[in-house]
Amino acid sequence: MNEVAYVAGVSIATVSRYINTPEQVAEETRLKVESAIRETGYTPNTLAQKFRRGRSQQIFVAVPSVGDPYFSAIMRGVRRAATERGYTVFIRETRQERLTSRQINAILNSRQADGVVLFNNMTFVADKLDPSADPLARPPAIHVDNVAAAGEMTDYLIGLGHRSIALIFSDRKPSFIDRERGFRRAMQAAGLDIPARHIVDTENSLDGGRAATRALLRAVSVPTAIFCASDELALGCMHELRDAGHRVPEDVSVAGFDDTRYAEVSNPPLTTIRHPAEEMGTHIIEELCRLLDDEQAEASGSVTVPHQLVIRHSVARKS
Amino acid sequence: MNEVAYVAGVSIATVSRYINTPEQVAEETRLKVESAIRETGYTPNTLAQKFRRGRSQQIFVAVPSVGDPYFSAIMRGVRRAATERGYTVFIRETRQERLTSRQINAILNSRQADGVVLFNNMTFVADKLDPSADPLARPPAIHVDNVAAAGEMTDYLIGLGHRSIALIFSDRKPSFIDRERGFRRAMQAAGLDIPARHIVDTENSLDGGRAATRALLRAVSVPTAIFCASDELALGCMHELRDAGHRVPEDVSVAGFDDTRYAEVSNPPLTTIRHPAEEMGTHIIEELCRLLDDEQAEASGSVTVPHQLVIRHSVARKS
DNA sequence: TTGAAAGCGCTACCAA
DNA sequence: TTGGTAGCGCTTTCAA
Repeated sequence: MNEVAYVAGVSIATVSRYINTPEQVAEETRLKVESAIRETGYTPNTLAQKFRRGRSQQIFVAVPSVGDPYFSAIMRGVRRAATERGYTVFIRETRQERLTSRQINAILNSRQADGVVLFNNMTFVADKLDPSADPLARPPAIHVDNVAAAGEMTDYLIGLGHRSIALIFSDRKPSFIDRERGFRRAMQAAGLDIPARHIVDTENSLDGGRAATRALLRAVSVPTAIFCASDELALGCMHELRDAGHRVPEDVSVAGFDDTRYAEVSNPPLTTIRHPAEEMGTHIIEELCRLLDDEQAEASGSVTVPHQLVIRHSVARKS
Repeated sequence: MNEVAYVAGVSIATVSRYINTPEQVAEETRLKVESAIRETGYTPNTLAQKFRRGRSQQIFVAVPSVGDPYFSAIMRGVRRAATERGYTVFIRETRQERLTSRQINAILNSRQADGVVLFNNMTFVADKLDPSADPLARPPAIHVDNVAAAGEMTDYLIGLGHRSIALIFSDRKPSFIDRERGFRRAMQAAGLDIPARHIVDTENSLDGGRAATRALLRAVSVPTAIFCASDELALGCMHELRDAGHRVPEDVSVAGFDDTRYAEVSNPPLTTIRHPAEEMGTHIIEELCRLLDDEQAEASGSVTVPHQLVIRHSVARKS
């Protein structure tokens, strides 16, 4: 930068101004600086900039599982929005463990990130450097109406004549707990009983879906439909069902949730709930950036995104 | 840090030493500093550290597609190894476009990252700040023997009696070009002709696989086996085949490559080539960190990881 | 083993 | 509109 200033015959202050607020430097000077930069091949040292500004321009994102296509979709939105706004994203895969607010504050205080997004349990946003506020206490900024959506799917299954419907989910995931609630509510509204063994808790993964299905199949009477709280679970479920000699959907119907990229291409194509994952990612980052960039921006209340039942071929009328 | 020094009754230099080289500070002093840090709740400002040290402790990773489960697997290894070594990873999804060495040098020079990994075209590693060297000119640090693996799969297909075998791949991906070479070589060795329309170039995605398959099905004679250069392509291919009323594997066999997480759970489970994607990610980061941390470390030659034919149910003997 | 002090590259304040 | 300059928080000589 010194060199640039020297070559352009101006002060380093002017070079800095050229970079940050070009409109504040005279046309003529601007041209001189411009060519000096080209001539010297100068690149600003972003480390110095960040240090000086006290902003890392980074956003920390915690996700339970990076491999999960649902999070891939969210993350694409996250990354796109962050990049647009000059932020860079760094991810931590949390698996089972949940981050404590201590850990999060450490990240914020040490300036590793200006803001945090947690897809851990729910969807949260936290602004930087507010040690008094517990970032974990913030309300989710965006979510889908999981109970309504799960209710719709359940109603659909019931409408097709199913009476014995099982649910596979994970009771450590708040969104799944809402889906369970939606399921129970719809079953109850239809006057249908749910035997305890028809609600099975498992890890949200392909293998989790398989294990849960295996448990379901051990009972004397197999349910005629299985509602899985995620497509991952549903894919695992269908696989296990086939291994055990059950045809989907002729013998048992399987429904998913999320409409990830494999839902359409699975065999049979999965009936599931679509919701705009990528948009959710984009939205939450935009929300966070608003908080980070405007000093006094207020967190807007949480917003609900629409969902939609997408009917494919893994669910059939009860035979 | 000033505060800590004050509370501990030492100089900030000592506090700094406590953090970086604790063995250089006397037992007694160490304890004083320790309790002062606890008392003040001090967290080092990583921005200042990075600035001062001139190292961002970040690694830039360019991948064509983040959603692709194959890259998810690699990225898990990458992230794990990077975290272990105190680096943070930031990702750019490149889609079709390829990064120029200008762009890469800009990232390195502006200190946005200390090192770069490109899964763009091949797998590269570049160390920081060597403006004279073109990072794009570096040899791949790690790869699987794509031509041998593709040859094995082709031989397997041929051994099952298939004579009319098509290949779906993408000619923009060097690893796929190697797979094509392996395929051609094996076919030739078996004295089998490959009609031009049986090699179809497409985008590496579910939809790419579908489109390519559609093209294949337009011909009067459909191949009895289709070798797809990736599991993604194979999944798309099987879906299209079914839509067109062909049974897999009874009517046509489909083989994949990569053994991603959906290969086992697809219907029918996919016969494919497994190679250790996560380990590849780990390895390349370790290699890069070696380069970054040891001043005079030399890039070790490229290493080849083993692969393995995994036989499931999407390929059958020619009927 | 410890402290004083220089300075990393930049931004932003104040004065001209 | 521009230049001089004081630091940002840390690491790292150099001396004590």
